Amino acid sequence: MTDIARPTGEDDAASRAFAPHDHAACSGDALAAAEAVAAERGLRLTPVRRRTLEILLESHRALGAYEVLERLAAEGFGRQPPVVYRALDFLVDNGLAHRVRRLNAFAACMHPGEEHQPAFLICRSCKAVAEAPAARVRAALEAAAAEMGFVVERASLEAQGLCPCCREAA
Amino acid sequence: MTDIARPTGEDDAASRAFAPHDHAACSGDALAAAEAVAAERGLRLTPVRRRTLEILLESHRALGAYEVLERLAAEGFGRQPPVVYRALDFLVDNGLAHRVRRLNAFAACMHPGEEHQPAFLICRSCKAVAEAPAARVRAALEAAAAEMGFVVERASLEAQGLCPCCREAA
DNA sequence: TATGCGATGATATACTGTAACACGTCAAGG
DNA sequence: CCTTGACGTGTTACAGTATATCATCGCATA
Repeated sequence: MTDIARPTGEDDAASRAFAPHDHAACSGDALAAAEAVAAERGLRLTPVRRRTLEILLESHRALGAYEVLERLAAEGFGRQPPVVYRALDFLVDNGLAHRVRRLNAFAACMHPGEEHQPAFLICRSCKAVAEAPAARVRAALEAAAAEMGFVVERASLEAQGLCPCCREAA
Repeated sequence: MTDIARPTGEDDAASRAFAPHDHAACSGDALAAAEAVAAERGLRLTPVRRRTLEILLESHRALGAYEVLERLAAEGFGRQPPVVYRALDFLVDNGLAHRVRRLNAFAACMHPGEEHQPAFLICRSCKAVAEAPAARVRAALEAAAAEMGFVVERASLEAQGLCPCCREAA
């Protein structure tokens, strides 16, 4: 069972989404990690796919598929929905992005490669989305499900609320 | 902190969705409870709203809005999307039904009135949806969020997997 | 009776997601 | 070399989900 209290470095990394930070480095790191993962697994991070990931990485928000599509179209890629859905599906399937169901939207994964199924924290004020380590939450959910004889295979854990910055501002 | 281990009666009630049971009584109870809640709070459980709830109560599945709409239309109510969305919004806002985001669908609440924010267990085989007590899951999520300075206001907790019946059958 | 509120009816439209087919590239194997 | 097949992309068309807006109606109350 992983821990909620984690090494400070990691913890800082996890909460960066909710604080001012060197975002060029932040998104650069994530992109590099994604490239490493792709290389390692023999995945083809083609131009559309890579650009889609970059677009998601530009902010810590979740973007609607059509929001991404507009950007892609403006840059000379196809203008049709399947273009972006295929790219997003690829990224999600390979753990390079996440789908946020509550928002019908997609967010870049900030820790590609590291096996994880995070919970999502969505700030209702600034719309930032962060991944929180969710091992314990999943364990609790599995326990509750087990009480009813149910076996959990996948779960979405999504919280909406106020991030530290916005809370302070209010 | 509420408990996962609950009085047996309640626990049976919670897991009924996943087992053969007297569904007429089951849905009747839920409808009666909903009516009690409405009366108590001065809510108007109008014909469309009531019928919408009854339709949801017919099964332990989550129904898409348009699935419900077809039924309503066939029974002489309006055939336009707003008809069903307004009814569903009313039910959800007042805790008489739940929205299952993972399915873009809606399910009747089996415990209206009892303050609760359940986790949903969705069987991928028989499509049944049950509510699981989620106090501990929420507590774990809030703890994980607090680590990052995030304050949770609402959360969706939805698990997909195999219910006891389908697991046995397999 | 006048007024206002909540519920409903109806039209139109926006947003989200997928099926299916055509085309191109590139690598593997004959 | 050239065929074949896998994969990625482009495109058309459509299916499914959700909302904005305006009009109407009934009913409670001032």
